Amino acid sequence: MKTEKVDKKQAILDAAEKLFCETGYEGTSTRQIAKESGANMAMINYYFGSKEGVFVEIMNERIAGFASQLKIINEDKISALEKLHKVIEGYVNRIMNNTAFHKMMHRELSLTQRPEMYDKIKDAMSQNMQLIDRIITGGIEDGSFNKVDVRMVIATIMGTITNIVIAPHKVMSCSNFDLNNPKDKKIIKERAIAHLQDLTTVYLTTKR
Amino acid sequence: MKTEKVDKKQAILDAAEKLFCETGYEGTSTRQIAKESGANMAMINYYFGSKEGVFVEIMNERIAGFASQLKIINEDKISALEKLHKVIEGYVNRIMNNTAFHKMMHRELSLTQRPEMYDKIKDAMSQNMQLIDRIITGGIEDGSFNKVDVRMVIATIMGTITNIVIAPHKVMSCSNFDLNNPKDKKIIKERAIAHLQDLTTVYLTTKR
DNA sequence: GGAAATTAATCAATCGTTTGATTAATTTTG
DNA sequence: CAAAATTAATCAAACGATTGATTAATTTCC
Repeated sequence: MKTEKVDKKQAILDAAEKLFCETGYEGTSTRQIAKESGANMAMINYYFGSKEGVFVEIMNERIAGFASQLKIINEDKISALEKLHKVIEGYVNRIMNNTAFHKMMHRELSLTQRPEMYDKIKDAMSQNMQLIDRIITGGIEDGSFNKVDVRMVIATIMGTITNIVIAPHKVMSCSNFDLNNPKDKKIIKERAIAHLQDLTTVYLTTKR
Repeated sequence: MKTEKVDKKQAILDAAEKLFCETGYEGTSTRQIAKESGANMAMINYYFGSKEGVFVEIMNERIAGFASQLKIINEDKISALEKLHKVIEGYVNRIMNNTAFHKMMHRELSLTQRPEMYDKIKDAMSQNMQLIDRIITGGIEDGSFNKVDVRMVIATIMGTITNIVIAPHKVMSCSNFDLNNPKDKKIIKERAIAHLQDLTTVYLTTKR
């Protein structure tokens, strides 16, 4: 059959990412990956060397795409508050459009058994964190922001988004609700952005 | 020998909780649990029926202790803001004093493979969430709080704490820093409480 | 034809669980 | 009280199944 010219290598990556997200790294077997991707088991080691090789490849792929998005914002000639609002919008969109992967990343961050992966995720996150840090610190220095605990504010911004992704039932009490449903996701996304922008505006710029 | 009268059953629970927190449920073998607890492997099934039985027992134990702490607060004759501040203080303390378990709980929440456990955690969290919901809603109704997206504010409070626990490096940039170190933990706890209390005060009560 | 891709079959290791036997403690019985 | 019966706790060994990985043979493609 000549009709199906699919890239087995990519099929393995896609299947593995899906399974790792759903059932975790240890909870996913190479046989499951093979079956889900339609590839032979040996193909996994043929292309990636090992199960962990697949995992590392997935993480590297994603993290690479992570880095090159938000940097431009900080160079715009706009106020610190506008920068922060843009970052929030971009951050919420990116995470909410990749909820499964974001869950997996946080799961990996809470484990101590793959230190190299932990450090890799930590470093990737640190870039975003430092960007936000510079924006808020800049705002404080030019007097447009109140003096606040910058790192805690960052934890609040990132934590809020993560919390919505991992425990969406906290936000939407209605039971028939699905973050995978595009319509539901759009609603949550807009609410999250509106909330975080409002919160930061009030907290950072209210004179007191 | 009468000196060492250790409860093997409890020893298994303790060892299992430690290992589950460190390396995850799938990442922990029954042989590890047996070795760590000093019990024979068969004891695990003898007392708990299965590996999952151990896990369920741990979660039930913890969640039971979870529920019965914060309820009293809402009955105090104090303002909504004071109630909220008390809840924040209690919540931060409880989570920061059980960081390993809290990590494990969130990890479990991000997996789809043990639905009963997911529901159990969700329900346990919902109790706390509803308490905070009532406090904030009450404050809005009596005019002392601004009209806000209540569920999003809750996500912010809980998300901030979780974020600090799972990714403490975001808060403390210094590398030689450990949440297990009581002195460091105390500092972080106080910063987290101060930040969240300040944040909620400004956001909920600033006239605008 | 030969390199790359793919396959079925197989490997040792480890998984969670079960077994049958043994010891220690408790209860029952005469 | 003491012998007998019962129960609970513990153990080493083994179970079948599954794990990630590898082999050697075959097919595909340029």
